[in-house]
Amino acid sequence: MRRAGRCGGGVANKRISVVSLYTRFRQSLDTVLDQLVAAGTLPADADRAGITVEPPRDPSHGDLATNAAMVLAKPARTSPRVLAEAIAAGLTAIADVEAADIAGPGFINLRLAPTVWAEELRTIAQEREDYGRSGIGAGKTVNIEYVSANPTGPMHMGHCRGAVVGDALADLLAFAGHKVVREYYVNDAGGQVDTLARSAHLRYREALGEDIGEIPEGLYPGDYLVPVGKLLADAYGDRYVAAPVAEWLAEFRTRTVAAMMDMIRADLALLGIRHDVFASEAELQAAGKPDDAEAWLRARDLVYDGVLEAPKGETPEDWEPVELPLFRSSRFGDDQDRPIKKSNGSWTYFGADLAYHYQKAQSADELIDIWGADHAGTVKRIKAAVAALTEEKTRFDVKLVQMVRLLRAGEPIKMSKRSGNFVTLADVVGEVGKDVVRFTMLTRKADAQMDFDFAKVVEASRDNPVWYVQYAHARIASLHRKIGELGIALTTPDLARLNEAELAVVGLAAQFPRIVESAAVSREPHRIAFYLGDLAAAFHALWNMGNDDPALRMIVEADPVLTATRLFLADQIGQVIRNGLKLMGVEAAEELN
RNA sequence: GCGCCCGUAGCUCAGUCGGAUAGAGCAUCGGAUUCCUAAUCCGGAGGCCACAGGUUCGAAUCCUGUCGGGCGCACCA
Repeated sequence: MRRAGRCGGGVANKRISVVSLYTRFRQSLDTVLDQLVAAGTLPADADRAGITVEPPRDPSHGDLATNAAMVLAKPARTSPRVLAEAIAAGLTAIADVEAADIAGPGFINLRLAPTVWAEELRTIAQEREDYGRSGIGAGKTVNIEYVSANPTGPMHMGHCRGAVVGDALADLLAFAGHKVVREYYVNDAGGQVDTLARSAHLRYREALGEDIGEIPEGLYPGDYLVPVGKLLADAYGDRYVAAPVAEWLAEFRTRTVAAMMDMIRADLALLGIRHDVFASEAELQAAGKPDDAEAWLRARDLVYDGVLEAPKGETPEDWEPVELPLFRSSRFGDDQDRPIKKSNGSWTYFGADLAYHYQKAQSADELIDIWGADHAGTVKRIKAAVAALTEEKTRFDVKLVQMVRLLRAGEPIKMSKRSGNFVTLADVVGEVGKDVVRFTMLTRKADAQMDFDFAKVVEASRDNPVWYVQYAHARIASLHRKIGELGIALTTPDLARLNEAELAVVGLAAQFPRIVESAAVSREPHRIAFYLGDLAAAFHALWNMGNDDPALRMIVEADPVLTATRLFLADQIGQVIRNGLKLMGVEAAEELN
C-alpha cells in the first residue's frame, strides 16, 4: 500500500531571486545597527530577534515601522527615544527612505519614496506566480499527515475540513521553501477492517444471488460495498460462500481495503488532493516496527510492564486491573502512562501509531499531524512518544480541526451513521464545486467551529468572501476584454501617474510575501483567505471610485497611458490574488455567471 | 473529578512569534444611486477584548487563579 515515489506536491520547490520588501528593509536596518555597534552606541551582543519591520496599523504613520529602538534600549542602557534618534538618522541615509520619524514610545516610522511601490509592482510582474515565494523553510523537510480516514467507506464531510486544511498547509509550506511530504496513514489493521471484510462477504453472497435481508447490527450497511461484493464474486466465484471465516477473512480484508482506498483517493481527487505516501498500518506491523520501537524504549526504561489506573470519573462496571506494557508518557507531560499492547497481545492503536511516527521522523526534520478535534484527548500521548523517540529533536505539531456543521436554509442537516445516511464529500463537491468547498473551509481558524451553509457559500454578495475574491479577479480579467472591444491602443505604463489610493493598494499587495511567511510559520493557512478578502475589498473600493468620478475609472478611453498604467496595476493585483488562491488550491475565475 | 480547545461590537469572526487610537462583514442608523465598470456605493454609531491578579518600557496576545461554553477521559480506531 505504501507508495515509494515522493513528488514535491502541487507547488514545486524553487529558489527565489528577490527578497521581499520587508526583508530588504530589515537588512538595511541591520546595517544601520552594525554602524551603531561600531560607533559604540550599541553592544555587539544585543539580541535582535525581537526586532520587526512591518506596516504600521495606521497608514498615516507612514509606510514602514520598526520597534528596534524599544527592543534595544535596555541592552544599550539608554531610553528608547534617544536610541531612536540615532537609528532614525542612519535610516534617513537610505536612498528609498524619504523620512524617518519617531513616534509614541519609540517607534520609528519610515515614509518611502513612491518609486518604491512602483518598483514593487514591477517585481510582481517579473516574478509572476513566484511572487511571495519564500526561503524560510529552505533545507527543511516537513512531513504532513492529513486525512487518514479509516478505509471503511467513502469520505464524508467530517473528513473534508482536515483534508483541505492539510493540503493547503502543505502547499503553503512548500511555497515557503520547505520540502514537503504529504502522507496518509491507512488504518488497515484493527478490528474495524475485519468488520469491513465481513460486511463485504455479505455483499459477496448477495452478488451471487443470495437474499441477505437486513444488514445485521455491527456490520457496515452502506451500499458502497455492493460493487465490492460483485468484484469478489467475479474473483472467487462461490468458493467462499460457505467456507469458514478464517479461510477468506485475510483475502477479503485486503481486497476490500484496497477498494475502499481507491474510492477515497477518487474522493480526494475531487478536491484536488493527492498524497505522496500511503503508509499501511498492517505493513508497519508486519515489518515489526512496533516491536523495534518497544525494544528501543524498553532499553531506556520508557516502556515497562505495569497496571493501568482506573479511568477517571465514572469507573466502568467491567473494569479490571491488568498488567500491560506501558509507555511512560507521563514523563513527557501526559496525565498517565499509556498501554502499547492489549491484553490479547496485539498492538493498541497507540502502540502502532507511536512506531509510525518514529518511522516518519527518520526522514523528516519536522512532523505535522492534522486531526479531528474528537481526538484531542490523545494528543499528549503521541507528542510524548515523539519527544521520547526523537529525543526531543524533532518539531512535532498536532493541528486539531474542529467539526463543520452542515446547514441547509439555516437548518442543521441531520445525519445518522447507523443508517449510513451521512453527507458524503462527493455530494457536497458535486453540489457547490471544489473551489467553494476549499475556500470556505479556510475562512475560519482550524480550531474554531464552523458552519457550512449550502445557500450562503454560493451566494453572490459582499458577505460571501469566496464570491467576493473571485469577483475581484473576474473584474480584472474583464478589463482586457473591455479594452479589446473598445480598441484602445495600449502604451507603456507610466507608474508615476499612480494616485495615492492606488499606491495604497500596491502597499497591501506588497504584504503578500510576509503574509505567506507568517502563515507558514504559524501553520495557519486561513490567513491567506482573510488576506485575499482584504485585498479584494481594497481593489473593489478602488474600482468603485470610478462610479462617482469617471476620471478614476480603470479605463479612461481618452488617456491610453493612464489606462495602460491602471491596467498594469490591476493585473498585478490579479496576480497576487491568483497566487493566494493557488495556495488554497482554488482556481481563479476569469468570469462569473 | 481530570485534561484539551475556546470566551473580542447586537450576530458571525479577524487580530502579525507582546506594539501606537483593538479591526472587518452582517444587522442598525444617516446619506447617495436606477447606474450596466452588473450582481449597489459612501459614511456614522456601536468595546471594561469574560473576570481578578502577575510578568515589562508596553498585554486581547505570555503566566496564575476564578467564572462561563464546547470536546474528550480504560486494552476502541
